[in-house]
Amino acid sequence: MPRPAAPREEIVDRLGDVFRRHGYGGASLKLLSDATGLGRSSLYHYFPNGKEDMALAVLDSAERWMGDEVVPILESAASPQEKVRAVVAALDRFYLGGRRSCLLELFAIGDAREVFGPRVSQRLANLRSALAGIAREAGHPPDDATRRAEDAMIAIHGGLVVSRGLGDTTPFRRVLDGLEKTLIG
Amino acid sequence: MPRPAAPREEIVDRLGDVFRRHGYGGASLKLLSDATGLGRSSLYHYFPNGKEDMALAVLDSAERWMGDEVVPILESAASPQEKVRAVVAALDRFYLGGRRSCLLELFAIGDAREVFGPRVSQRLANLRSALAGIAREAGHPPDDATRRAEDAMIAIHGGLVVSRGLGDTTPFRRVLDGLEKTLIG
DNA sequence: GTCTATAGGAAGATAGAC
DNA sequence: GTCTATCTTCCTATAGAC
Repeated sequence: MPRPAAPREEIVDRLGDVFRRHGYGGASLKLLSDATGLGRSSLYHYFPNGKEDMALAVLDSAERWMGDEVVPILESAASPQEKVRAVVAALDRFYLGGRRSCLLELFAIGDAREVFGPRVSQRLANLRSALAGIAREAGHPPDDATRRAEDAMIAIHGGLVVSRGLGDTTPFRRVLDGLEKTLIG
Repeated sequence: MPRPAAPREEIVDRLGDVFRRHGYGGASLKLLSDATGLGRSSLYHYFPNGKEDMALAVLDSAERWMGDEVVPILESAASPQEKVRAVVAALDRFYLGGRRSCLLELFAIGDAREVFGPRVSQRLANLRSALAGIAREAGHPPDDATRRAEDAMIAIHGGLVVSRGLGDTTPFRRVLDGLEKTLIG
C-alpha cells in the first residue's frame, strides 16, 4: 500500500533545491522525481501543469517565507538598525549563508524568462521597496533610500554570484556584514 | 556552391549571444544553429566536440577580449584613476551597458558547473587580482585592495543580475558610475 | 564546408490499472 | 496516490553524399 506522501511543504522544498541548483530549464523531471522520491505520475498528481506548476509552487513558497519572516520585522516597532540586523539574519538563513542560489536570478534566464520574467521583476521591485522603507525610517530622503535599497539588492545578488563562482561563501557573508552600512550607514 | 563561412570570430560571437541568453544547458544545438546560420553538421565541423567546444571557444574569446582590452590598461603608465575609468569604459562595452549577461555567472549553474566550474573560479580570481592591482597602486594596502576588488566584482555581477531581473539597465550603469569610489575612493 | 538523413536517447506529458 | 506503459517531441551526435 502506498505510503502517505511527504507533506507538500517538504516536497516543494526539495523541488526548490533542484531548481536552485540547475535552473528552470536544467531541472528535468527525472531530477525533480529523484529529489522528491515521487514518480513522474505522482508529480503530475500534485502539480497538474507539470514543471511550470512546480516552479510556481517554489516561487510561492519563497514569497511566503519572505512574508512570514521579513514582513513582521519591517512592521515591528524596532529601530532601523535592529530591523536591518534582523533582515540580515533572515537572508543569511534563507540563502544558507551563501550556499543557495537565488531563484529570481535563475528564473530570468532562457525560456523561464518568458514565463516568470514579470514576476521576477515585481518581486525585486517589492524587495527594493521594503528595504527602502528601512532606509527612510533611518532618516534618508526617499530618493536616497531607494538608491540604498537597490545597492543592497545588488550587493546581495552579486555576493551570491561571486560566492558561487569562487566556490567560497566569504563574499556573501561580507556583503551581509556590510549591509547595515549600505542601507542606513 | 557553399558560401565561404562567416569568419570564425563572428560565429563565436553569435554562439556567445545564445549562451548568454539561455545559459549552457538551455543553449540547444537548434538555437546555436539558427543563430549562426550554420547547420548542425557545419557546427560539428568547426567544433568537433559539439556544445562543449563551442562554449570553450566563447570563453576563450571572452578571455582574449579581456586580455586585449583590459590588460593594456593595467600595464599602461596611466594613473589609477585613469585606469579605473578605462576599465569601466571597457566593461560598459563588454556587457553592452548591462544588457548582456556574464558567462561566468551562467556557467556556474547545473551541469555546466562540473565542466566549467574550475575555469569560472580561476577567471574570477584573476579579475580580482587585476582590479586589486589598481587599488594597490592607488595606495591601499594589499588586504584592503583585495577587498575593494572583490567588492567591485560583487557590484558588477550584482548590477548585471538586478538589471536583468528588473529589465532596466539603470542599476548596472549606476554600479559603473560608482566603481571608482568602490575601488580607489 | 554544407547538405540530408537518421541513429539513439532523454525530454515533458498522459492513460489506465491498482 | 502511486504504478507501469506509452506517446510525441526534442535533444545531441554521427554518417555519408555532394
